[in-house]
Amino acid sequence: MGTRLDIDLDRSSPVPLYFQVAEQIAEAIRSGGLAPGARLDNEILLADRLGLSRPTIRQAIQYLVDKGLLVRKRGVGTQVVHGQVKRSVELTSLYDDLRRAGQEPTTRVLSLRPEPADEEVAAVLAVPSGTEVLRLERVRYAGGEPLALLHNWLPTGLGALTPDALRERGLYELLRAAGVRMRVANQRIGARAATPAEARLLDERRGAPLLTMVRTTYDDQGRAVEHGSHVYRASHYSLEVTLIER
Amino acid sequence: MGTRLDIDLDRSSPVPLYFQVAEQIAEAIRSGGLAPGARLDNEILLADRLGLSRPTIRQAIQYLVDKGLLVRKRGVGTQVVHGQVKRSVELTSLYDDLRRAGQEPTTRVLSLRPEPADEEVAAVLAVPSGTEVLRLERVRYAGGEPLALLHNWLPTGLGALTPDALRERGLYELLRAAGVRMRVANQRIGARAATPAEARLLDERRGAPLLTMVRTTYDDQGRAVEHGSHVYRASHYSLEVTLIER
DNA sequence: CGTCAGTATTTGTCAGGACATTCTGATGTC
DNA sequence: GACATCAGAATGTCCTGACAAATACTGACG
Repeated sequence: MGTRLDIDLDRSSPVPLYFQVAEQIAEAIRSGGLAPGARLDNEILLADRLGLSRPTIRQAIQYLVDKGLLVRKRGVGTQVVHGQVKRSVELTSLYDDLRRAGQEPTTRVLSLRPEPADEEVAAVLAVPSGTEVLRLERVRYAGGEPLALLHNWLPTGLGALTPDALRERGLYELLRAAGVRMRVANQRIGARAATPAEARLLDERRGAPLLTMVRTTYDDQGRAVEHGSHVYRASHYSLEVTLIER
Repeated sequence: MGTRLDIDLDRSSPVPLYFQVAEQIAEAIRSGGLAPGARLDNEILLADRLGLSRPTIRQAIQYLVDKGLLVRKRGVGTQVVHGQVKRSVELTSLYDDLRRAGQEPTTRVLSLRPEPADEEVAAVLAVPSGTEVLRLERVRYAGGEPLALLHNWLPTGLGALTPDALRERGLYELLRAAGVRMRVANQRIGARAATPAEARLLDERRGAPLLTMVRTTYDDQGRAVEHGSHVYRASHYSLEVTLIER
């Protein structure tokens, strides 16, 4: 049964050992070296072969179980899941998604300026009503066609967001680069008909169905770092979510 | 700083100790005994006070961090998150959601019978094309108004699903009661205009925006146990998703 | 030949210890 | 007074060891 798993460990690397193991198992699954349904060697044997302890191996496997790549069963063993999990639960941005799909997204920045927060925005960002917040409005294109109308509010002082930077990269990418560590996001997804203004910007007919998403993202500390209200052309885009129950 | 956390442990219980600890911390957070931003005692002190080892305490805390209730920071400590996380990532069904919101959902079963699977359904359920699968069509009401049109396909032999049972309870609930352990679900969420037939069933105008969801759910073993294609009245319902990044 | 009990295998839980890394705050120096 | 340095505190990683519980297999018995 010993599917030859060649795992190289670098003990001098700052990357934790359990993570090195997890990454290489995940890579073997992605590349097909470990087929769906294949059984992994048992934990003790794996630990022994790699010169690691069982808790370290367990941590690596647990990480992959949480991501939905592996399934464990007491008394049986650990297997690669059958159903192909496309993408794990991630804090994903439209820009990243499009780039991964090879779509070459472009962005037009409609406006980017500080504004006093209204009641609703102040409430979700947990700042006093009337505080200046950065208001951002963009149109996202893919393959030359308009895809979404993006509306964001951010607390001030989160690093330098310039129109130039926003044309070249996604908002999440810029925030991460500025040292913001996003951890939790609440999304509400709905649908409605396009207003005339939206229809014009998105090259749709008036009343065309749009996918709407309202999202608030929190960092490490639970502080709100971004609030967005986006609309997508339903004819050109859909959202994908993978849920994993512990 | 020692917020008095009264944690009772029952070592004779089959419930794991780390889980007992996690549950009681979570309860303290829910009840307000632990306010957002409050710092937990450090792991070593906690372990000492409860007579447990540090790994056990860590496992309990890790469980709550994964659920988005706590935040850890090296060199600092463990805190209760500020942003109120409404609901963790769960395999949730429309029926459960409505009941939790106190809406008293009702269901009308339009059809429930075995049918040969077409290409697409056979592919997602991973059965040979033409195999008999259970096809289920329902209308879900809340507060007397139609809310969604639900369309499901299930492999045969998953327990007795009867129209009567489906009128009284949600599909997920019935599957769980039949011993099905669902673990991973892939959802694709989109929007489109209502067809005349859909508009009639849902009491909407033709062309009204609908929220669409196509979902495949997998069990423990990675076997597909349910495939659904649902449409919701966008004017009456929206989906909520919470994402947590590890 | 079928059923039941026992046994081996494998993951789940828990203990206790050691060192590394990171963040905060205080101390000291220029 | 501002900046750099250092010590303390907390979590992160990793180790060894042990027993419990669930599952699958095997052999004996009816």
